[in-house]
Amino acid sequence: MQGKQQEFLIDLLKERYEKMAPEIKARLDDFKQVGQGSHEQLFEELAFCLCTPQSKARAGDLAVRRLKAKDLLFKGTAEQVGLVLLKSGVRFPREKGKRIVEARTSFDSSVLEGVPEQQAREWLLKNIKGLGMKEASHYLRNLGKGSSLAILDRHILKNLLRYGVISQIPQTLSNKAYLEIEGKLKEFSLRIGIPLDAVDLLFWSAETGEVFK
DNA sequence: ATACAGAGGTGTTCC
DNA sequence: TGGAACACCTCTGTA
Repeated sequence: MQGKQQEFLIDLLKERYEKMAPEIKARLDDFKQVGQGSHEQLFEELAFCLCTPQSKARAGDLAVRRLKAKDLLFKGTAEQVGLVLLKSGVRFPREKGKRIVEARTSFDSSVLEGVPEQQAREWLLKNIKGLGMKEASHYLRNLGKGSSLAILDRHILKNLLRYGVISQIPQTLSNKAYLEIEGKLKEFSLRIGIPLDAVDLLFWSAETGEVFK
């Protein structure tokens, strides 16, 4: 997977972006709308992101909708929340139930207003148990604040390998390695003329056939 | 049928 | 100090 073949792949990617740009832009606009929401709405999105590690995004989404419907998102005990996660197909439901309940007190949505994205990510890392680099970036992107952040999950890493952005997928992704690869992805994004947050959706849609979150 | 990889990983504990 | 190993803990798709 070198040279000309990679150039060819990149051309295909650009083509696909041309076609999907309206859909992708609409989705990114949706994210920005979410980011303008109330503290409760921002917390709801946070709960989704606390659900997703090692789980399907659909399961996390389902779980949060059920929590809201049962009025447990802000009132349920860790056990009650965990049970809903379990029944929704979220992995590590008990642990994540605890994290969601804990985040009710640790999460301060006002902190995220008007600060640089990197700084917002640092705050989340430090203050929200359950968010690492990947999920903190994911969360901010879902609030429309991820234009300079990479969401380095296994699918994106696989794609970065395919397009020659990285030469191998690291076994474990330390924060240092994360920042390094994020830098390479930014260069790539600049080089091919597709915004970082759009690249993520583009890769993700190629994997799953849809633009979700 | 039974096994096994994959699911948008993260925190803690050791050394 | 940074890293590797392990705990968390369940369902689904595939062969």
